[in-house]
Amino acid sequence: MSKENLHLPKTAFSMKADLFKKEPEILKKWEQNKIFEKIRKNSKGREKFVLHDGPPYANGHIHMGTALNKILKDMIVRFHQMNGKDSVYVPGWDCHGLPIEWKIEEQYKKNKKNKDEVPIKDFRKECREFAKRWIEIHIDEFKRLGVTGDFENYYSTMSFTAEAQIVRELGKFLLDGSLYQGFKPVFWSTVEKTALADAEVEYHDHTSNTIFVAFKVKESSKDFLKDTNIIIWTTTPWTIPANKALAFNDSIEYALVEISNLEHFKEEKIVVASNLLDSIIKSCAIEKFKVLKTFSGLDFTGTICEHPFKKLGYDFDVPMLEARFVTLEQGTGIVHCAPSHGPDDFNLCLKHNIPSKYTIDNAGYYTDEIPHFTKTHVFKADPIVIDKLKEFKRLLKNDKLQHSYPHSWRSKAPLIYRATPQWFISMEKNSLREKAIKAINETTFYPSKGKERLLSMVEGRPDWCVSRQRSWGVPLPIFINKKTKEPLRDQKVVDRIAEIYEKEGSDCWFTDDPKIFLGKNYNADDYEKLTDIVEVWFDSGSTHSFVLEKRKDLKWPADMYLEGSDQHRGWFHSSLLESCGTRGRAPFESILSHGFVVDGKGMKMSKSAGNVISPDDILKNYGADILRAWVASSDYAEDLRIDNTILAQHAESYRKIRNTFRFILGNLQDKFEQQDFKKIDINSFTELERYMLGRLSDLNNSIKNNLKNYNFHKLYKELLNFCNLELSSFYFDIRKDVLYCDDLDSKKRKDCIIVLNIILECLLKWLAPIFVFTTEEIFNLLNKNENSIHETAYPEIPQNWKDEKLDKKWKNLSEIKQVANIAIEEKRSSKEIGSSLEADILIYLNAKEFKLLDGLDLEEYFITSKVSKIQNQIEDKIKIEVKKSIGSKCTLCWKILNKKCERKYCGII
RNA sequence: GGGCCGGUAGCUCAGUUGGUUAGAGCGCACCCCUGAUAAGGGUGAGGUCGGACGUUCGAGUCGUCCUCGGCCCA
Repeated sequence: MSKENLHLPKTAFSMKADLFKKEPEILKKWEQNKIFEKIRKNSKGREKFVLHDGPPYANGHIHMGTALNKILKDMIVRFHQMNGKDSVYVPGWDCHGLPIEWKIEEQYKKNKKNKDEVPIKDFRKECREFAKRWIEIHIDEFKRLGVTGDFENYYSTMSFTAEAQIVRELGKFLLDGSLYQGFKPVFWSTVEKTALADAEVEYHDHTSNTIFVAFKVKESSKDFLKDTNIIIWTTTPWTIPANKALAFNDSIEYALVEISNLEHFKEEKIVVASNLLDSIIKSCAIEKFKVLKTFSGLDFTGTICEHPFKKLGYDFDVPMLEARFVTLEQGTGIVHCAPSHGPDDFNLCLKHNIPSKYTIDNAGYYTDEIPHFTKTHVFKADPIVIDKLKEFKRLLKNDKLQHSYPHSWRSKAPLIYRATPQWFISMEKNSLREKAIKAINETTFYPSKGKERLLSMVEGRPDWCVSRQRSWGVPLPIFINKKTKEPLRDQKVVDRIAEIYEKEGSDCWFTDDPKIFLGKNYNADDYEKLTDIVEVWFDSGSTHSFVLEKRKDLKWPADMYLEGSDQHRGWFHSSLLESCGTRGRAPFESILSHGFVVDGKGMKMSKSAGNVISPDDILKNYGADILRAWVASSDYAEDLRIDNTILAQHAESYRKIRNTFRFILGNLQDKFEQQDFKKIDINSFTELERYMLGRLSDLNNSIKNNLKNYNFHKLYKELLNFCNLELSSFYFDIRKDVLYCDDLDSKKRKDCIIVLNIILECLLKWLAPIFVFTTEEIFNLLNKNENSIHETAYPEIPQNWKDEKLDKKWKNLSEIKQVANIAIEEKRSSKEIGSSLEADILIYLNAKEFKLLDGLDLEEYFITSKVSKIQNQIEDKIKIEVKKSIGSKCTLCWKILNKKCERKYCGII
């Protein structure tokens, strides 16, 4: 038959997405047409929304966590942009630090080059180039995800501007007295010869030597303690030569015990905590014992012991000191203290004026301070220490223990605590802690639980150690007066250093004559130039100062910082402290933190588990828009699961949305006609069209609301449901008849086309921040010019589109339709009918429902050939009878009719 | 080992101040259509709300313990 009067959909928009092929083409077009620049130019003067980028480390390809982070940021930036703001995003990179330094050193090792023989300037140049290379790779990888931003003018912590500003920032702490030199044990790697930040430490299983050591009591105010031996237990025998004190807890009960002789211990009286006695007897294989007395820890007060190595020249007093950190968890209830090798030890000794000494050099060898053991490496010292203890009959027992122990994240080597001169920013000197807590309380957190997390960290943290003994970083701009040992605090010197860095970078610190930095007022011979560098968390914590404050297109403070939840201890934390210390408030108004990417079962991704999925894999198999759908539909407040099954589900949802667009485009024959929403005469529309516009209005409100709270997974779900339920299976299903069969000049059809145009525009724009490529593909198909969907703004929905009465009415109608569907389905399963157009239905309803159907085109609504309604006289319940339609099938509209309908080209003869 | 957060259908998520037979979409099964066709429509089956105990007339929702997972810390 002829189909010339039939208007079937026709579109160039393919069902198959082929994102892997199309997305790079769209990217190219954006670059060519300078879309980012155009958007910036056109947004000038609008209220700004600034999401300040937390700099990823410029090292290695991006992983799922990075992709999640960047896509989330991008969606937020785009949503704000389309919601009427000037939303500027400047990506940045963290460049200094150990991991890059390590990479370069690795290359040296391969090429048999000795780092110590390479001029530091050359070494740093290699680090700089390494970082630069990775930044360029990252830029491509981020762009491929559909991320928009000022990639041309990104920021980096190694730029001269940044290095200069970091010096200025540090200068502020130096000048106001917050920055001080301390001598503290810090985590130290003898392999990398450097102190490590907490964030650089990993805990792995490690087998340690354990020893029970006896300290002979030399003096005590209690007679019963005389001629006894205080027993300690430690997992680090090598710290015994550095022992300076013993610690006890006066709330613990101790026991004086008589024991039989042991192989390496001939004394009879020992002292240990009562509660630990049983386990000690067992561990030390003591056959006979007798508790002579129990007593309070208070009785230790004033007791002094001998060092077990007294005969080797350790002829000094070892006092017993009260300390709360002593517990009954393990050991003997008495702890040996080496102030140079543990923070607790250090603090306790400091309190009692026992200084920590330079006991171990940076490579891990004992110094001259340690008689007999000098030049022995600490990792080789345990057996020697144990032998000596045996020789002096001071060892009750030695053994091995496997436990969790700190290791370097780079070399995986075990770490030690080593007292070194370091530079600290005081949390108390200028009330930094107080300021930071206040700032947290003034910040909005998404999700709100982030606030507690950051708060508890700031409340409990120690002073901030900002120095590192490395090469690749910003040098600490400090000169120490050789006589007074005080650092030079002169604003002019700080300014001079910064000025020089601004021009040539910070490399010159290591090579240039100190006079250049000191100026004429100081004699360079009087000062020692520090060679430490600033820890990288200070670098990134200062980004707000050299990015937000310096760039005219940005603003300080940022509207938002957005990172993974681990950054509560990382960037959120360091930025907060840096800014509170220098500016008295946080550099952000709000913080959004997201969870971690885990596998489909909720397990952490790891190479060894083989459950790692890379962004690159996803791009190849699905495309960036699918990855973005995954981000949009997941609840970022929790951990985000991902695997191929999950991605396949999202790809399925994407296809539904894509087909929704395809149907609209097909019926518009790819010709989009921009509608002036305000001028739409909704009163001339049928109820169905008005109802649909009302739904758009609701959706619009809901989107704005979800956007305000950053509830993307709710927003996406509503859009998805709208496409599936309200468009595909409802509106489109009903309107297919009018769209396909009505004359082109039919008012109903024309109105429907108008509504389709409106829906298309709304959907495209609402989804643009999520499906950045697909919406652009459609936009380009409709507008054959250089413009982009991303230059547009959200439509304004006129208030009169919302009609609550109508909304309620159609919600009720849908209940009747559902009853009808069930009745039709019965006939279908009994094979009496197939399509619903083969059915005539007879509806029995109460008076209220009967009225509901007034004035509606019921055949159209129920998609059946005939509908009759009867008002119930007795029963109140809806009842629907279905009969097979009798008549002939119209070749145009496929209804089964007895006579011609009103359509001009009705197919009934 | 400690602190914090979380565990609702196969999947992604809703479940207001504790209150009737725990919801949605997708997926799945079956059916229909063949004028959105590697599409579309209809119907339906899926959950002892991680487990145990407790508070309560009543708990997915409150408490305790356990378990699994994640982040942070040691």
